[in-house]
Amino acid sequence: MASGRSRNAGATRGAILSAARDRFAADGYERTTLRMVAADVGVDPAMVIRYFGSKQGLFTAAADFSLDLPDLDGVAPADLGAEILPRFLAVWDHDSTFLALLRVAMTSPEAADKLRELFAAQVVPAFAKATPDHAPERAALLGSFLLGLATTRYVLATPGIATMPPDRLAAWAAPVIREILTGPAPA
Amino acid sequence: MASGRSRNAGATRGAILSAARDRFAADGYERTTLRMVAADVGVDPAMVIRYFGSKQGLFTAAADFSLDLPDLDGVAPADLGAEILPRFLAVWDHDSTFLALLRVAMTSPEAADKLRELFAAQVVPAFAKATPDHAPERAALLGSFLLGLATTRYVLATPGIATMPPDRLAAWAAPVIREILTGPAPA
DNA sequence: TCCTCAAGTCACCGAGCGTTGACTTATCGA
DNA sequence: TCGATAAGTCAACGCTCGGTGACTTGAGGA
Repeated sequence: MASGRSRNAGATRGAILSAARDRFAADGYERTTLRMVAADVGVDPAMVIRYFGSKQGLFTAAADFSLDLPDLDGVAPADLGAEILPRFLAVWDHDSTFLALLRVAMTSPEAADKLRELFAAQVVPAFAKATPDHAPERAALLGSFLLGLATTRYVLATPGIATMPPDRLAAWAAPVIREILTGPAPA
Repeated sequence: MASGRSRNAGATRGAILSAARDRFAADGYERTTLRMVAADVGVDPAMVIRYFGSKQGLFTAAADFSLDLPDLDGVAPADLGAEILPRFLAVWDHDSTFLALLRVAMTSPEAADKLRELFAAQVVPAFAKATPDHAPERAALLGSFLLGLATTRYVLATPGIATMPPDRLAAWAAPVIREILTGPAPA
């Protein structure tokens, strides 16, 4: 992505942001250096500071996104797994933003805060609405399950999970999601 | 753990190792500094190098453990959740070694290798043996689910999962484990 | 055309890191 | 009691990082 000589502020800023997302997603916060990001774009490291103020500012900008959860109102709880999983996997496959946030959240309290807030404000309510008894435990458990899938597939690349084709993984995981959302509740 | 003046090599080495585990578990690899670990023990940073050679050597020693998975041969698959979960949660609550390895594996390829190897060599076979059809997908999915629980509860501290009492979390998660191990397999 | 101002470069600072080797001190067998 | 040896300290190194400020260069309107 060496824009190099184009001298267009917006394009350069965007290229830095994109390179930063990839680096943060691949290496985490500490191992990512401004020098590397700048080199990926073909630009002086000072440009990163110029546009984003600091390394923390760069990450904040890189991890700023809207979740755009699909509306689950009309879907029967039993079909939720089949509905959710293909989208979920496709997003993680094509956009490194989530992976960057997840990886960084493992070691950075600020990023963990952001992820927690995302969970509490958007994920849990959206899922809880889709359960018959609206038990928040189900939504939390589903979030935990999906996060486990993302971690083993995209961060750790555990062979059993990472090597499965998306549709096969979705087929195996769908009944689990149904169980989480509609299974029996403890006393 | 300030042994300070005791001048006992074995005890000092052990204290350093223990402090290192806590630091790696809490902060990850990069944010953990030898100076901090040494200060926790009340010792000069040079001692850490003296006993472990390098920071990488310290981590390798800190993350070296045997898994000691319980024998699941006599347990009916339907009861596996109730059998596994309390042990699982207790271990994570009282020993920071696993948390250290998990957190570091998120950003360090070497630690991720170790975790993958642990999964492939010990976790998956032990779980696969406990399923009726011995499908490796079930074991992988169970590993993914447990890892998701550990991540949301101990690393990210997601409110819905982290605040649940252990027995309540076990009660909610047990049927999910049963579904993973004994539920229908896709075509 | 040329002058202006934003876009981009460059050299450099201060700090903290892992690591080293020479030094000091407590311990313990002879 | 006393010296040998391991345990522990100390000061410093080389390096890389995030961040700063002065400089250079190119694009575009008058």
